Amino acid sequence: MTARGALPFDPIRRAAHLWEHRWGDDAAPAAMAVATSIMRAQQLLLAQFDAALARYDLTFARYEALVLLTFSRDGGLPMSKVGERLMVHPTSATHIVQRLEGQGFVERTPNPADGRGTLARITDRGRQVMEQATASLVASGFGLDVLEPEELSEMFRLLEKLRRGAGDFEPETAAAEQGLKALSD
Amino acid sequence: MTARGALPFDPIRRAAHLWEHRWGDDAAPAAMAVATSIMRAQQLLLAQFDAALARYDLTFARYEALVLLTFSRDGGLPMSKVGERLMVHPTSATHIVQRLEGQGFVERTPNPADGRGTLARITDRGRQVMEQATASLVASGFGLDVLEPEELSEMFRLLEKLRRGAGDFEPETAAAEQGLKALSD
DNA sequence: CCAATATCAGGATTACTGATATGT
DNA sequence: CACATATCAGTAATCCTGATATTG
Repeated sequence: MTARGALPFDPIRRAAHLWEHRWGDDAAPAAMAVATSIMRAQQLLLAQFDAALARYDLTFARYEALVLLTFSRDGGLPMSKVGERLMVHPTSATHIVQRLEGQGFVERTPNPADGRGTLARITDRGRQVMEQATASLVASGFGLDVLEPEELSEMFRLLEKLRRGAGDFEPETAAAEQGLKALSD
Repeated sequence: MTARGALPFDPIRRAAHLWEHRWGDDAAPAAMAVATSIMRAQQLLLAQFDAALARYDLTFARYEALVLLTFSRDGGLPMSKVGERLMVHPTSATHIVQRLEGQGFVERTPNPADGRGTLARITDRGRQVMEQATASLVASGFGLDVLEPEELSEMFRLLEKLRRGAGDFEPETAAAEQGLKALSD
């Protein structure tokens, strides 16, 4: 996909070593290593997802929009909510939905509840392609097959703590601390 | 920075719930939640880093290039190595280095060891701004202040396992399994 | 001549700012 | 009138595919 072949060592681990020599056994090298690892993991996963979704002419961003609309009441959502829930800029939401509309996966209609607004609604074709795309991603294990179920739980817990600390959402209850396993409750 | 205010709940946790209703208590919902969390964490961290680096007229991508060159022998590296180590496309490496060159943070000279190649070398001004930028990021805890040292270690271990599984690098020795703490050895 | 090393041209996606038309 | 809801125009960053000049 791009200019990398697998290196014979972990470049992030190597960089952390160099940082330790420079900043000592502080928390900084560990934080740097984790931050860089998250950047890199995202890059790897996104490339895998986009590759798996290419046969449906979808990007991961457009796929997420289809999933969002699928799970919405009546399959529709105001554009403002689309941007908010996808956590993208309003103009990006406009672009994504316009692209999906051009593909016939989404329709845009005036919002009957607000004359200013536009409602994005998933079409039957959109639902079909979303089902197929999801099956592909599920079959690929979302690129996380190497992790054990307990590791997935732990990873989710740590990432949720990180996101909450970064102001991604407000802690609603103590239940938010219970980890992914608590999802079944 | 963009269209998001903190939601009163974790949208990823909510989505995982919906997936469970649809796909059962499979591994798929957990994998989906982790994958989405990584995407979101990367987005949040990158926004924080770019905000912290804006006063130095740097993006995180250009900052990483400066760090890479700082840690290289003589502060210089062939363009091919820059792209490889930054894990970006060769044309992206060209663009990043050209931008840094325009800022006076990097010089480009012919590679004496290979007439085809170009050497990117960090300048004194580049080293200065890199030091200041690093101090800012370290002071911000890389956006990971909420995590305990043991949590950072665990997170690194899990992300490294993920990256290795995705073919990011080849396992060199069993030492790679030991987690971040082993960095000090 | 073939392969490697950049670089450039150009298209696609996303983020963001600022302006705008419409409606609450 | 102030505010909210899109949308559009335009800038910038990044990724990627070719094409190209130079050199090994």
